[in-house]
Amino acid sequence: MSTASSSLPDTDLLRQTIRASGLKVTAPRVAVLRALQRLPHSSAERVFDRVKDELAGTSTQAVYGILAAFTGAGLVRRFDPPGSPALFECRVGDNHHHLVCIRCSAIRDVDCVIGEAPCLEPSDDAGFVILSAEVTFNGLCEQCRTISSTDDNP
Amino acid sequence: MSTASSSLPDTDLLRQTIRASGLKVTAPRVAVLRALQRLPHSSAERVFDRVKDELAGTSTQAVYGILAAFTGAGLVRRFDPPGSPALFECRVGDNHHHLVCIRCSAIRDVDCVIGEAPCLEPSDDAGFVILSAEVTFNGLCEQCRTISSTDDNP
DNA sequence: CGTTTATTTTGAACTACTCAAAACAAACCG
DNA sequence: CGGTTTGTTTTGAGTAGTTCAAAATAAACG
Repeated sequence: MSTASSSLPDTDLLRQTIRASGLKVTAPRVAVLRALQRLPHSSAERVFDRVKDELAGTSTQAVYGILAAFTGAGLVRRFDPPGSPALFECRVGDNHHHLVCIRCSAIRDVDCVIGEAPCLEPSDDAGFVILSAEVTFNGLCEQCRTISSTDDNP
Repeated sequence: MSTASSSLPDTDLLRQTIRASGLKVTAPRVAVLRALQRLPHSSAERVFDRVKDELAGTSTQAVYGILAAFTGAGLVRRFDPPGSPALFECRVGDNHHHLVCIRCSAIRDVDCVIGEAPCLEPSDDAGFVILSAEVTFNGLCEQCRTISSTDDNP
């Protein structure tokens, strides 16, 4: 058995990941990271729902703060689909893109079209230093596509 | 002189554009379209600020409704930069992308890297029907880049 | 184990946006 | 040109998502 301070098995690894990013390790942070690994593309509220089951007494504000700290440290990635709260995921550094269903808001990861470092270079950078690129494909998922062709009034 | 019902010169053209999209022509709609042509990448609030100078008595709700109607009719395009309210622009149908300064929130249009129909095809569409693609480059504009290299504490 | 420094809680406030009902105006038509 | 229909705007209120600030608390370092 490992010397985990929490009862869950992967806690030590989560703690290491957090510390490796230069952040202090706390119980709420471990819980948030675990929640996010289990439920990718989660909103702050959804993360909070899961965290409070594991660690009662955690506040929403803590979750917002932790997600901001993780994002700043490069541990998680944030993205903002239109008409939806901000979403967070652990998959980071691989510059993947997102498929968003405009009907049911389902999210799917998709690898970049053009190899490793994709759409990272615009035709004219207008003097900008580009730090990251976010590609979002809006469409209809398989299920919603079928519904929409049957029933024209969503 | 044209038979414009408003005093501004380009009003007739704006009215035609709105009607051509299948929408009723009203004074607030003309004012919103004019504001948006003058100030691209504007938030609803910013559009409202300009509209109310031209047409006192217009409500914010009307502006939100008009922008939603225009977007639905394909007359304007909406996009959602992270941490900012939704932005609207008239340039539509050419699938251009956006450069966003993460420091001062400046927006610049940029044409697509890969010819006409760009990043519109993901490597694996996971059963989705893709309707549109949104590419956002996050970075530092020329001015903020200079400031950042001089002053490390933003 | 105490000190320092960062984090979390607590409580409140704010922004962007949406909803619903009543008042109103544009478009169509005789 | 005036009535009718249909869609739009105003008015008034409400909500979700997020942020702020100060006090309480816990992690890390020595």
